[in-house]
Amino acid sequence: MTRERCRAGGDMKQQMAAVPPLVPCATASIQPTGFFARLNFADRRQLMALGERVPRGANEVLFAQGAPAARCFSVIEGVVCLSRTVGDHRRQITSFALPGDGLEVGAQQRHEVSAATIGPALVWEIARDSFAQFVSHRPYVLQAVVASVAADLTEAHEQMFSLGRRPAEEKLATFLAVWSERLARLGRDVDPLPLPMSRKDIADYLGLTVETVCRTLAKLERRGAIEILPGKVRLLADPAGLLQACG
Amino acid sequence: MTRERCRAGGDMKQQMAAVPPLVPCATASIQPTGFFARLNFADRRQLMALGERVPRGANEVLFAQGAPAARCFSVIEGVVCLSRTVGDHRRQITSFALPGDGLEVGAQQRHEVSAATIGPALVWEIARDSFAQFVSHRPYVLQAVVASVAADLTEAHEQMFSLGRRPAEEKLATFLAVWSERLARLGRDVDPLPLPMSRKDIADYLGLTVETVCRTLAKLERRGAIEILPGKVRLLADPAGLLQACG
DNA sequence: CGCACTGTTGAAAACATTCAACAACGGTGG
DNA sequence: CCACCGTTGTTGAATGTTTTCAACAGTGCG
Repeated sequence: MTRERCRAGGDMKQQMAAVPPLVPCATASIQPTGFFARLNFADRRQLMALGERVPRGANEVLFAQGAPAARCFSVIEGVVCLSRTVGDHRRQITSFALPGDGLEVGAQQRHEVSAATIGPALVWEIARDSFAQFVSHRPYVLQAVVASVAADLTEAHEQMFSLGRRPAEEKLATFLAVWSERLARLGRDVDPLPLPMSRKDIADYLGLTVETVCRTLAKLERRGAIEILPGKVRLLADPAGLLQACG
Repeated sequence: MTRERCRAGGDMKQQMAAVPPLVPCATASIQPTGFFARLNFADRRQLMALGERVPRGANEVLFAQGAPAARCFSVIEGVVCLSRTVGDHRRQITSFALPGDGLEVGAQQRHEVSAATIGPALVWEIARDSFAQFVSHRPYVLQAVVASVAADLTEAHEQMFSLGRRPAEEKLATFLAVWSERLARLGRDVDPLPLPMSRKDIADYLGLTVETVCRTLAKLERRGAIEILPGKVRLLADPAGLLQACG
């Protein structure tokens, strides 16, 4: 619970490599997805000014499940992991948020998930009151909120399919393919593909155990579909072929 | 795909019993959840008048995954099943919509899920253009849309946890407990608890096979936690006890 | 009455987890 | 600087759960 320790330092370096330059907000328009990408330039600038950019260390908790949703967030740099925990030992990661993604922009009373950084990150934060006031003057921004939350919902539905209807091998393959596509859309180098999250994180995202994740990755490697590197993976088949390679 | 056949007639009778009187819209305020419950009386009346009430038979498709989202919907009576299908044989049901629940009120371009009735239903439908126009005059209604989609997202997150982190027995127990609570909130008689959906539907909702659903229900019955009736289930332990009964 | 379907149960097989051990790695403290 | 230590990652073997394949009962319908 209070375990906010850093992962091994080596990982941090890997993550810094995986998340190289701090991209200024103005270039955020590269990404077609994410809450901020849905705002026009002027609104984005003004809204950005109302909040603050907070540098965060590795494994820092941004907010906890059940806590009052007093602020909302957007990732500027790094990766934020959203998860839902029950009984302290079962965790389901609902998504990995990347730069441009808004966190809890549609939240009502309380946070329904927890958020924690994976490696160092830069996060934009704003008081919910300020956010609400900004939006109240610009009704059309609410459209962006709707679109953003609707996109989150679609992503959740896709993940529900993976969780319920895919065998481990296919879960991993889809995960790698989707992750690669998301990073590529942000203009990142995906060859090799950085995997800043731990095996446990991947397991908790896919509804598997750490061991199964390891074994399945090894199996994909033996099959020649991927190459496992420390903190990274090289996809040897294109995303489509990767999925095909396992049924 | 074109299989839109009715389920066995006996089930239909059961469903009519499970979904007894056509509740007029004015009484929809009983439910604290759902899109329509978030509107005030006047707005609800006016909006309702802009769409139409369409009676639907059993297993009718309201809209299909991938189709343009030309209309949005709300369930007035009956149960609508939202699902996501891949390759024609793997289906993941994302949710069972009950009276008051809005369908695709936050949709953008295309439907990301399919919707089909379970048993006879009464559905309110409106062209997306009309809906958008109505909302554009009443910015605060967009808040209701945000709240509604955010609630769907929370529900999806809960379901993701069930799919990824619960064994079959617990999946069934949670499902029964939640379903019972939802029906109770609508003022329905939940003793015995109507189960209008087929075993296959339950399986596709929980990420299991039909056989596992049967076996697990039988196991819960042997344990004295439930009593299985045709088309219904009697919960012998309260929801809390039911969950506790399986770990 | 037969047919098609849903629901149920059994047995075998496949899959993922659990338990266990160990390697690799970086950080810390001597 | 190096050895120790905790963590993460990896692999093996046994276990347990779920699926698959199969058979059969019940039901409504033509």
